[in-house]
Amino acid sequence: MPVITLPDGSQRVFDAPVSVHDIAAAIGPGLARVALAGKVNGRLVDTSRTLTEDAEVAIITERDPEGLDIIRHSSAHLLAHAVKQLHPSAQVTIGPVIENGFYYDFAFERPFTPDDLAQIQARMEELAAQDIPLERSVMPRDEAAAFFRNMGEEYKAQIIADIPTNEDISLYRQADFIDLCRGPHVPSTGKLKAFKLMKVAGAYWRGDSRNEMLQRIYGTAWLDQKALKAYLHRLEEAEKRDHRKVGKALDLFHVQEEAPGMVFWHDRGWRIYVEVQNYIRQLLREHDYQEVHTPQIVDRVLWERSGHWEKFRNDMFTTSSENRDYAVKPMNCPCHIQIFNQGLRSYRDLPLRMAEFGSCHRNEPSGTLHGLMRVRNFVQDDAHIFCTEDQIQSEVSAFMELLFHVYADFGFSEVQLALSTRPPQRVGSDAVWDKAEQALEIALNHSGLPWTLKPGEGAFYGPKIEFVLRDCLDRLWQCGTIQVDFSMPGRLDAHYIAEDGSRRTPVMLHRAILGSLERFIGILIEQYAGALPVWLSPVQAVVLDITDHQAEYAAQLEKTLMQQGFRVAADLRNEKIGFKIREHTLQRVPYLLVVGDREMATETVAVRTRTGQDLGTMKLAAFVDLLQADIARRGRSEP
RNA sequence: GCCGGAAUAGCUCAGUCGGUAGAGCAACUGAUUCGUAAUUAGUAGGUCGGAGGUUCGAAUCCUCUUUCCGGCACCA
Repeated sequence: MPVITLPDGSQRVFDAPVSVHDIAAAIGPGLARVALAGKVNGRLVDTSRTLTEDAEVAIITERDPEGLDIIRHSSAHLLAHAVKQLHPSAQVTIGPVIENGFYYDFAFERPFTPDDLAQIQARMEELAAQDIPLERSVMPRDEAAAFFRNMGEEYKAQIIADIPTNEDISLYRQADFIDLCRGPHVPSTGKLKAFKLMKVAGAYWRGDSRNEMLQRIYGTAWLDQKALKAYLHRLEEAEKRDHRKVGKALDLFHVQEEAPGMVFWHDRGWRIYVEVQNYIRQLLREHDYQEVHTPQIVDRVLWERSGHWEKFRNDMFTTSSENRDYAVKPMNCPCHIQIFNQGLRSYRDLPLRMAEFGSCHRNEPSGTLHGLMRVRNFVQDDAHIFCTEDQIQSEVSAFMELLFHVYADFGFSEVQLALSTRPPQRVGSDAVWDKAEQALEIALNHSGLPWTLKPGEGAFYGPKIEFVLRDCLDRLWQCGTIQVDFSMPGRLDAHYIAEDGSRRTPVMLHRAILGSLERFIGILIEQYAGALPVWLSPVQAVVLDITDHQAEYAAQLEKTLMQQGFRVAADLRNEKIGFKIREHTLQRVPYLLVVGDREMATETVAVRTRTGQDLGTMKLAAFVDLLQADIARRGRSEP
């Protein structure tokens, strides 16, 4: 006699075991029709699940966030079903839900082609139209392993071996297709109404590059065709923001075959770069950082002592001269320690904050290069803080405060934070790790923002916080970071004299706010779709004359503004004003100053924005005020 | 690095079955002096990423290679 408590607190009593579907039907036939799954005492189950005891039950429909995930999960099964029908020799492996969709990994003797994808999509649509019921069953693990092995599904047998022994092995069957799965799933394939296969890609079995490569088919799935179309449209729009496209259109930078992963910055792009760099440079001065500059190539022995040679030898560019081997520096820290080591340091010198915009080279694997986001030559807003263990906490907090100030100035509010803690293999005592991890955690909590824990993901030399931004296609890129390092100062003989006169090794904090300037600018370009805030715009205003008659006046305006430190240009070409406006608007110039005979006569400018807004006619001084206010606001919507 | 795809004029792209390489925009020359997102006429522009091969003949087919794109692994 199960008593079922519904989310609104009401109770229903059944005189026999009931299924989730029955409960939905008892509430209303409409609900039974749209039920995708049930939530029983907080656990998601199929609508076919029979309840024999009292329980709290919620019916999951497409209105619930879990509903869409279930649809996506079942879509992955539908994909596998279609693939197995069309290509019986393909082996199925795993098919999870991901953001916006799902994928399924197959082992197959030949690559899937775009044509295959179209066929598979068509078969999936047929199978969905047949509204095939999904049936769950439970099997003892040995029997299940043998069952899949008999079907030639070696991967499934391996997965079963990894399922904890106290868990049931559940199978889902839809017509002639049976898959191992925890579930839950939609009651029948007819619930899958809007899905599209997106792309094929290679993926290693179990995510390990030592294993064989499988073929992964990605798909997206939504509640209805409208949502699917909206998603595809969103993707198209996002592609237009791609920094590689925008960078070419706005003449910011290029890369070419002779220097893979290294950027040729053009005048317009370099203006952004310099502005960003100078902004950080000024801020670091205000926050009591030194700025230094160290050599580009350094003798291999230094990298051997720092430990980089052993671990990253293949990822470093090398050169040699006069019987000496050098490495092009992949990071600045060993050089900073060399500066720290000049002369005798006192505890009174700590914390000592040393910054450098050092150009670093890393021979990143060829497959990883990606526009400005992943390059082989980059500059970070890098700094190292030499401090005592007791100073870690306050330094990390101060750093995070500075970081959020900077991100706000650039207009970023959506930042993902993660704390990576001690890995199994590490240096330093547990007590010191405790202190460092705690310091980072306190600073994170102090920020008031959500963060995730990545246990065991820290570097061997210390824990770290990562600050991650998204690109226009929702890919994640680490920008800022702060890492505690207990190892390198000791390896490179850094010391200071403590209050009691003893020699001590300082702790080093590696930290960057923007991370690679290249990457950060790439993300900026996408964030603003090329229409950068005025303080970063390569060209902040263009003066346009309507006819040659105002050319001299226009050139004078350009000169005056330039002398006041603004980035301006004059367009005196013999073209119609509409043509010039179009060109500079497409170039995302924030302000267009149109001057004709009227403006020349009254010594004014007619101001138009890149969004097409007409700000009217004003004296140059008034425009300068407006421009200055805009620049001062940086990327913030409020001053 | 691994799996798959791509590379044609400065840019964006078309090019059928292997049969003399095309468009729009940009550039250049001229006309036009114009009031808020494209004035107009003409001219020029290419060893089809590179190397080899098949063929009477290759942008097109094959092999190798470089780079880029999408994933995967990696990211001090």
